[in-house]
Amino acid sequence: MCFLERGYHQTGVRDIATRAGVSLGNLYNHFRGKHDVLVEIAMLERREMEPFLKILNSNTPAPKVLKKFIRAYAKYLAAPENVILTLEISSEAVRQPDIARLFVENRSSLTDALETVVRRGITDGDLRAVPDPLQASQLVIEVLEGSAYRSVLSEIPMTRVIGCTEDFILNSLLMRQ
Amino acid sequence: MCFLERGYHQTGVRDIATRAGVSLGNLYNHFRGKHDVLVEIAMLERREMEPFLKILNSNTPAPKVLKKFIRAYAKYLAAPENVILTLEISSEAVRQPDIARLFVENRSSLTDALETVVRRGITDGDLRAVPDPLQASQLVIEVLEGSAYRSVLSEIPMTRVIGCTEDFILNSLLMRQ
DNA sequence: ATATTATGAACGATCGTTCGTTCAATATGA
DNA sequence: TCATATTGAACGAACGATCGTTCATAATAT
Repeated sequence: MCFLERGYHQTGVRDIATRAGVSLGNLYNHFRGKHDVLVEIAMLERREMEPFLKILNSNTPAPKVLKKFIRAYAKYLAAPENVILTLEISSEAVRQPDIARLFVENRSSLTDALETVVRRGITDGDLRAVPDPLQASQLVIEVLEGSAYRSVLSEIPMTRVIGCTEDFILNSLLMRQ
Repeated sequence: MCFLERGYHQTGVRDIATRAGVSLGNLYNHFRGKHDVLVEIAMLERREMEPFLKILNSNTPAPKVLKKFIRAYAKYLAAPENVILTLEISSEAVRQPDIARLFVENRSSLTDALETVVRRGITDGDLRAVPDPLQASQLVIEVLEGSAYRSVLSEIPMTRVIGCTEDFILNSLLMRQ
């Protein structure tokens, strides 16, 4: 996908059409315009979250689910294209309300699932009683993506970064015996 | 500044010149091109970090410095324009090496100072012995900026978010008595 | 034969950049 | 001191390229 190489605004509709194996005019038979292509991509991202939702919906103890999720999501973010795409969508979301809506929706699907895990962890006495489980969940995602961006920019593989990140998250959330 | 309203690639050189109170042609007497304008802006961001460096260079106990820094940096990020500008530069950094260099440099000035605070906190027994103080510092910055972006996108004021964020950071780093 | 899909030339707009020109300020020579 | 030469900042018209989009036409399927 060419938004990754050049960025959304740098990519011409002709590039998009060519890379999609479609003629320029025909692209407009499938999309109302360039903007809708980005919307479509943002919607496709939603599906990518399903494996992680599956992990989070498990009923095993919260710390175990949390660790498994962190590893899995980190692995997903180890692919720079996923990080860059998220960044691309993030920076469009600032100015385009419908992209923002999609972005927040995608994000919510993750954080909501994570929130219930955190809540269960708290009632089970496995996790610290954080003041706001939803915000804590959002912070977890943000830490992971922040680390991933840093790994892309510094060209340090995610595997060299994730250990510290996991340590940071778990030490904030886990109840200490 | 107009990169904030429309984004770097959406903003024409004519807009930049007009907003700067300079004619189109004259802008090219001061900058080699549009790219150099962004470079200049990225370099100006460096100066904005100086107050925070001052805070971090204090010799008071690490937890105190840490809290003060978190509050101050959060206040800075409470202004959406600062968040958006950072995001704008971030997404350019992915594809433009010189922007990336500047971005990493700016970031390092913060994280390096924060790292020494964390190290001092550990030796003083105030902070948990994190596996990698530099990475821990980078994570602190990333959490703060992640929260700030969320606050912009969800139109929730930073003041409503920072409490949880601070709690998240401190519970990860502070030694528990 | 009719409906649907695919095509790329063409459009007007805007892009980043260049360039010839103007002109006030400064330096130089008398 | 006055006249002349030199400088470089400021300007905006103009350039070629590319932008997103439209549309008349051609191919294909029903």
